[in-house]
Amino acid sequence: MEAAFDVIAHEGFEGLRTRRVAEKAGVNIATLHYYFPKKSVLIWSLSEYIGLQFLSIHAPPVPSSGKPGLDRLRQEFADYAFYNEHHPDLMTVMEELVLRAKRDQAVREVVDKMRWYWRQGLAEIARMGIADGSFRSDLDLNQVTEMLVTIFVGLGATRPANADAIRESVENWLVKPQEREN
Amino acid sequence: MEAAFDVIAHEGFEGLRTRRVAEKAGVNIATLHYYFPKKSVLIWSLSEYIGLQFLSIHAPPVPSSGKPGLDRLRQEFADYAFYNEHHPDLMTVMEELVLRAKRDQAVREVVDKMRWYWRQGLAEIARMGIADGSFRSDLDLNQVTEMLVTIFVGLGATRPANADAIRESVENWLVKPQEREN
Amino acid sequence: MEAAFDVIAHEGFEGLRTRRVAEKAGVNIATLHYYFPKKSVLIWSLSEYIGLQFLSIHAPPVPSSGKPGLDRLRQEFADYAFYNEHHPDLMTVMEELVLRAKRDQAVREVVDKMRWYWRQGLAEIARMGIADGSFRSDLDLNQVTEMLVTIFVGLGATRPANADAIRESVENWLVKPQEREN
Amino acid sequence: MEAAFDVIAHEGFEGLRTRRVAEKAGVNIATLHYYFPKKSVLIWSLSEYIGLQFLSIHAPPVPSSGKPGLDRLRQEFADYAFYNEHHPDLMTVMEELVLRAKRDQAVREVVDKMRWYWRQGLAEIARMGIADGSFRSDLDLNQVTEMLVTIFVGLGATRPANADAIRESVENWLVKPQEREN
DNA sequence: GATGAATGAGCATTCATTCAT
DNA sequence: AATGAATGAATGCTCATTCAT
Repeated sequence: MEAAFDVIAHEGFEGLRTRRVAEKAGVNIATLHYYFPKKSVLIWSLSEYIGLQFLSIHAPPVPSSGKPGLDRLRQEFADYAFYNEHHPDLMTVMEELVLRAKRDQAVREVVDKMRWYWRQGLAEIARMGIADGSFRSDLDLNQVTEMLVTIFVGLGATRPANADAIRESVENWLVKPQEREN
Repeated sequence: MEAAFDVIAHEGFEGLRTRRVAEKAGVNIATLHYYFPKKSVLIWSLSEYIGLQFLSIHAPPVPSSGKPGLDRLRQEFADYAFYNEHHPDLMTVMEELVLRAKRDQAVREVVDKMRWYWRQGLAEIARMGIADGSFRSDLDLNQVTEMLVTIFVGLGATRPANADAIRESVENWLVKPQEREN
Repeated sequence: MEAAFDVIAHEGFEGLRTRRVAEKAGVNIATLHYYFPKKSVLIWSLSEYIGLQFLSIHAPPVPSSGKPGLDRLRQEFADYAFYNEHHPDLMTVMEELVLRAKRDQAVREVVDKMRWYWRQGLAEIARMGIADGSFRSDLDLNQVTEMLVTIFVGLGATRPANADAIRESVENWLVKPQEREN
Repeated sequence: MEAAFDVIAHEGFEGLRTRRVAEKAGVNIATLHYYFPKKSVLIWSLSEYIGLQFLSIHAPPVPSSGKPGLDRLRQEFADYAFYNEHHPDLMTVMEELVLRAKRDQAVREVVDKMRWYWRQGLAEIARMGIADGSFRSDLDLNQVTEMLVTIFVGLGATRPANADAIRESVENWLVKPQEREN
């Protein structure tokens, strides 16, 4: 998995060769095919592996503001910055997977599952923020969720240096005026 | 160009074969190489072609609100919806190009140029909106531009049906309360 | 090696195709590339193979005249005649290699090594002939060696039928009058 | 012709491409094929052209010894040295032609014709040398001719620096003792 | 005479996959 | 569980040749 991950991070799916993966993993090409009978199986396995990566890797907890919704929003931004800084390859490979998902049913299923769980997390943030009073009460739940999804996806194309300014903009938009000093 | 475009839209760069492009274009493989001596030249040419597509394809003009900044913001959303509805392949190929740009210097130069012009356009929207009084006057120009960039990139991952909700959210955030009824 | 040898003997390097070699060897083209990753490796290997051929193939020993120098000179002519009669392809391929050596560094190194050993052999003949009294004592060692090199190379362009007349001329020139009756 | 000559001199027949010749000659590839409908015609024409080169290029006349046979022998060596020093490409291309003649009937005919004329010249030298008393009278005409052919062919493989030593050896062998001081 | 455009056939090389051991 | 050897089917690219203009 790690070998395949590295190859895709640096060469893309376009440059993914089973021989290269086997070589990086230090095994014979036939051994690789013993565990992954088809290249497609290797790719599918990798997409599952990437999903686990996102579940297990997180930024250190952000300091609590006392409002769980706001905290989780900030944690989400912190995670994003953490991935970008310490695991840039993870982001690259994820982008490759998303693109491949358009043409690869097996990958699409895994990616859709990842998206669904991630979207649930963002919806939960919106719900909590509105419930605990850290977000403005005039906001529509679905609209906020959709906006958060859009912004986090879009963050991939902004320079990392700007991510914090985006967070600020989002907080300015979402958070009640009296909560902003936290 | 059209043949290469189609192949990449449906198979990705991963599935781009010169033979397939020649076949789709109805010419001999040698003829293809007569015009594009190397596959890399074909890809570079395609990236230029995509740039021209984005320059020449636009949604019908949105009804004017009297405020140029707000109008251009809405036109941008309209364009985006137009691409998604009538030219989904253009979006897909653009995503492929962006990913490829990471590893392909020639493509990167073209993509960066496209990004730069596009970003200038969004910056111009922010500037006009603040200048003509349609946007809130307490907004920071760079922060707004960055936010717009992020949101438009992120739109690619939202279901098209939600694009209008996003537009509304953005307008709620950017536009002065007294302008919102337009 | 034998397949490549045959192809070059009949078609020259100009007509050397990896597919043809694989076909003659009765293996798949991919198998050929498994053992010779590049055509240039195949050619280099062949040049080493040719060198070994010349080391292992010789005419039956000539009857001894009692003078080792004269004997080895005659053996050299006999070998030459033997190559021409029983291994004409070996001569042809060697000529191809010599010509190719002009433009191919790897082949040049092998050919130069072969030439060096062969020249050493001719120098040894000259040395022995003068030392054992079969050759005229007024001869210059280097001059004789150079002349022998020239003649043996030139033999390739004479009709084989004349090779023996050349040998006679050379002996008339090199050998002491009183030794000629042997 | 000059363009083709240059290409073969530097790349061999193996590297002869009609496009390259056309480019060097400053004409379109189709124009080249207008004059030389087939590559084989170009090669055949080149072989004729090479023949003419050898007929028209010669070293400056050597100082006369008074003996025409000896003079012509020396002229032959001088020509050889002249080709090697001032027209090395001519020698290279000739070697290429000789090798190709083995497999190319049309080229073989031209090369054989050249060889025949050249051999006649060497036979004439032998005849004149014996007739005018500069060569030893005990020599057999055919044997001398054959030997001269062999030596001149072999000269191609000796370092040019040694050519003069070879000439000396040949004169020592051919020329009457009392004529040697000239 | 000259040429831009086109092409059939081919070329070295690659790659996922298989299989006997 | 592992691997060396083998292969069918490509893949990007080349080249001599043709032909309408």
